[in-house]
Amino acid sequence: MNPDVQADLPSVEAPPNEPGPDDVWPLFIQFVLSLKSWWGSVCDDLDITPMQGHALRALDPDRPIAMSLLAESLACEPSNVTGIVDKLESRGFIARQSVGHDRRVKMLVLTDEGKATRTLLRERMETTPEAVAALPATTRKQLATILRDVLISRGALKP
Amino acid sequence: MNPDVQADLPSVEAPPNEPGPDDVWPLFIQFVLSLKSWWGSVCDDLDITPMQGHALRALDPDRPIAMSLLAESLACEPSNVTGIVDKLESRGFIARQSVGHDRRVKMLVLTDEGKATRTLLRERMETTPEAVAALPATTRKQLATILRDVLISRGALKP
DNA sequence: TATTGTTATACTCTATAACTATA
DNA sequence: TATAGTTATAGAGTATAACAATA
Repeated sequence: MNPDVQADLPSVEAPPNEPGPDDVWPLFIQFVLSLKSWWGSVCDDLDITPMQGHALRALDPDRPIAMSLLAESLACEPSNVTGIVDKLESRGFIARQSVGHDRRVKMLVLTDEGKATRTLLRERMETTPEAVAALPATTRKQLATILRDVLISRGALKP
Repeated sequence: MNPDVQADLPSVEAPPNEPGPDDVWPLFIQFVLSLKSWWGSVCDDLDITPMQGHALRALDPDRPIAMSLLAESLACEPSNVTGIVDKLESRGFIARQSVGHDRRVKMLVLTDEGKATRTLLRERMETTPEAVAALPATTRKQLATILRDVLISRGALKP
């Protein structure tokens, strides 16, 4: 990844079109772009790729989940998950397990090392953007409500 | 891109770890992931790749901008911008122009066709997420203020 | 027949490094 | 020497299609 970015949020030039006072959607888009570099640098520190990081983050430390569910969480095709899981498995972070009732399904479990790395990742992920953490609790709560409503209303999050 | 996703926001399985009531940052991360598929499908409709779409969006219809500035807007290395611009140029969407005072710099201008496609893109980009558009104007304004403050506070947006 | 995961393939995205042409 | 953009390269991310094993 780009090593020049700040550890918490990358410095991105403002786009040519300054957003208007109520132009909230373009702000979201730009926010997403700025997060791309940030996430890359967070994962870089743990020597994993961005998608490996997302997988590690999405896995449940207490409960195995199926490959197909991970594919949905990562919003990509199952064929790609195979490669991502392969690499995490070769690093010793996760393991594939079979379940008795359906031998087609492979469940993914985090190893102890995987859990430790996942904890590091989530710590950095949650503590890094000071600008968000510094928001007043009420504002953060408002923001969470809005984001959750948006995700739920489109079926991207279960109520 | 994945053709199964909805036109406005993809249906993504909730992650194994349900976010808490004030767990705003994980919500942002998930939001980013859900936008990835959405942006891909928006660009698919216009027969451009996601990064070509971002470039088209970042370009100024009224004013040429330098390659280097586009690289910053896209949060990627200048070497990659060459290829992205090449493709947009071969599609007839943009053109490289030289400026007199420094012949190393190449300025990017949108062609009429590029402007038209950019307009289509921005229309879909802005109108698509009904969940955001449906928010009360005051809430949208609050949200815009929060996002802008976060971006500005980290130098990702000029005040 | 349908589904889960894999393999094979082609393309896009990405950073690094070496290069050119300017300054 | 330094900078703007290009080329070359290697690796990561992505969707599609064909496949094996299982249901």
